[in-house]
Amino acid sequence: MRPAKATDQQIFARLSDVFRRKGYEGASYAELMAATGLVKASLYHRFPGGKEEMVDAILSQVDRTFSDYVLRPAWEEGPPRERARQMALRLGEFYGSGTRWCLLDTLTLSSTPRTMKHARRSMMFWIKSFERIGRDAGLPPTSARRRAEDAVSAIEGGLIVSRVLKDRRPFKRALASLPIRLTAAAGTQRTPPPD
Amino acid sequence: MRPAKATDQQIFARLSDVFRRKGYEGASYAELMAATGLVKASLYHRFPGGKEEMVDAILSQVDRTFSDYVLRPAWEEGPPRERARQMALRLGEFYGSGTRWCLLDTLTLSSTPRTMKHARRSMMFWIKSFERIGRDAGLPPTSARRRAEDAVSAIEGGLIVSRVLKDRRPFKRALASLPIRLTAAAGTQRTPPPD
DNA sequence: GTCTATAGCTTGATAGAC
DNA sequence: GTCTATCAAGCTATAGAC
Repeated sequence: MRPAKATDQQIFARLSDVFRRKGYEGASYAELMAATGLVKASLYHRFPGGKEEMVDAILSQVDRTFSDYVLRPAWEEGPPRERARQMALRLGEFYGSGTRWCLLDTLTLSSTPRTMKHARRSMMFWIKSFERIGRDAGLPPTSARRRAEDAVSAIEGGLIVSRVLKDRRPFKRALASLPIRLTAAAGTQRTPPPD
Repeated sequence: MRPAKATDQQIFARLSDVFRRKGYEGASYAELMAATGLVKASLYHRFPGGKEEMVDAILSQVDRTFSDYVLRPAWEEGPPRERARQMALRLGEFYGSGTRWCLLDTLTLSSTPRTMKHARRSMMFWIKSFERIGRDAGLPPTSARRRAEDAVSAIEGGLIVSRVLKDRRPFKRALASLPIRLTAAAGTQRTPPPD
């Protein structure tokens, strides 16, 4: 049993980097090998199920980071708007201020049904977390839910526009508007912030 | 010279359908052949440059549909909010009410620099059209521009959330909010519509 | 303008030595 | 746990007949 060349953490990070940039089909073993420094057979040793298993492991690991760190403030105590601000900050870190794409976007093109289901579960928890902020702010459940979905839309869309235009500002604005977007009562919400 | 099996229009529509669903790398000749009913050599006859030329032609054709039909109301006369409503309607048709993904999203993963540039030009014209509505509604230029970018973000994000959740409503809400989003003066905008 | 046929390369995947 | 070596299948691309 030879020594591991890299920890699971490192492997995960480098693999997800490729899948994030290239998508499922675009991520070839040639690139996965170059990114990890492992040859194909070694990757198959760690992930006998091939790319599908890799993606599954990556999504699980990202789920953990997302729920344990990024979305954590949603499930803690404190003023809803302040917690939303905290999440916006962490989302900015997570997406490299708009320079790293979202796996829920890039992996849901021509992927297996299994991966698709996993992605759906992940996004639903994301929405549920946002929804929690709205409820804590006193919004009716259906309203909080809708706000949550629209906030996730704004972030995902901001990432795409930022990617295509090569300009981080659309993504950054999506984050800046998050606290108000999740908590403001109907009829009092003002977006975008005063010009 | 044998008879053409299909018009360019039909070919374009079927090819773009594949690229839309699968992305650039995911769109293999096997699928492109199945979708068009043409064998590989015939596709190379029409597009000597291969997939890259196909994508370029598709983007050009979509640009035309977008500027001549979908975004046309932006450059006509009339009440800005009414024109925005008209565009929202056509965007709904164009994206199959949220069931067809956007080429600007799916083609900008691991595509060539040429394709990337083309996509950027397309999105910029889209934004410029939205911006025009805001200006006509009396918004300051920088404000109108920002609204336009955020509106495109909302639509792109709505498509992603709708795709992952398999629920068209997030996309449909992005369209429903378009008129107000593009035209409402700062401090008076109220989104989402009253609960 | 479409077809059949073929070429060469890259892909995903496995076997077996150390 | 990593490696070399190998495989069949799929891929992009081209030549040439009709």
